Amino acid sequence: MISQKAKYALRALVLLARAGADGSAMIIADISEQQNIPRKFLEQILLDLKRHGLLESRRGKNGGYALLKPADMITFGEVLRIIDGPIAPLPCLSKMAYKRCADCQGEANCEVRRVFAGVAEATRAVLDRTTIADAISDETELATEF
Amino acid sequence: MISQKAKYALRALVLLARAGADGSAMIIADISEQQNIPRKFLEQILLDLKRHGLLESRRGKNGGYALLKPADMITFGEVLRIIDGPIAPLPCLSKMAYKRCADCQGEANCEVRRVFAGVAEATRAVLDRTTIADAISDETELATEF
DNA sequence: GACTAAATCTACCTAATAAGTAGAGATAAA
DNA sequence: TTTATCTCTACTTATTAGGTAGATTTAGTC
Repeated sequence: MISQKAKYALRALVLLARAGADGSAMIIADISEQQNIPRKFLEQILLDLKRHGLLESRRGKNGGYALLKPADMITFGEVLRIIDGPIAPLPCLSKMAYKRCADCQGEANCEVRRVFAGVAEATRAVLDRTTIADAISDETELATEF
Repeated sequence: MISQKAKYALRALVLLARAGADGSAMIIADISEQQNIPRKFLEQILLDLKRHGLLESRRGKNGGYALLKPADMITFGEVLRIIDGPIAPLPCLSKMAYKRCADCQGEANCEVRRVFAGVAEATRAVLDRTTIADAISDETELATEF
């Protein structure tokens, strides 16, 4: 299960992508209200996305958030990794945070690892190839991609 | 990430499948030792798997655990659902525990849901088709299945 | 019938994480 | 200088992960 936080992040990005091909910014309060996301929680999320280079912001009057990275360059995988951390189903299958299982006796022989490697590959195939732009484009497209 | 508990469950099942095509039982202590799983924790796990019909047990001398369900009928997905609960990445995509997102405004239009539906399908394709028997069979088989 | 080897049951513990809340501070425009 | 906005830091509260502990039941053996 992905976290509520990640869901919020993705929804906010989708909204900003819809609003902002033209670079127009949205303020936190409006995003929060339109998407029903707790405002102070959303602040932290957007800040985090900004620090990772997905968003830009301006303070004060006429301020707000807008996409910095183009919507077709932001993958779902990237967002999930920022907000939730590694996507891989096992630490020993993570690219961003590889960690050997404490009690592992030889990864090459690990049946569990072998099976989940397939899962990891399958999920990456979707998450690292699907962008925010894909998500808001023609609805039928996604279903037929593979 | 799957839980440590689920990893333990799968490793124990793999071990029992290896040991027990002939119906021979293994005692908790031995499984615990061979797989480096905390003993008391493993007890709970095996009990749970038994209650769900995957294992059978006998108490007292010459007791132990053995597979009740054949190894080629136990999928990784089944085990994960028993130990960790729903596999789906979103509650609104779970078959075993469907739950509408509190703030959802129309699932059909939800971009996030649409993308993760693809993820769910991809992971189910692996987890619900791969059995314990597959996991211990010829190593090259899994990689080339799809 | 006592002893011993197992599984079973129930309760508890501790640290980390999820999902927020609170409030003061910085900055930009009018 | 006032107001609208983002920014920073700290706190809270409930749940879950990953176990431990100990008493109890059951089945075979001496």
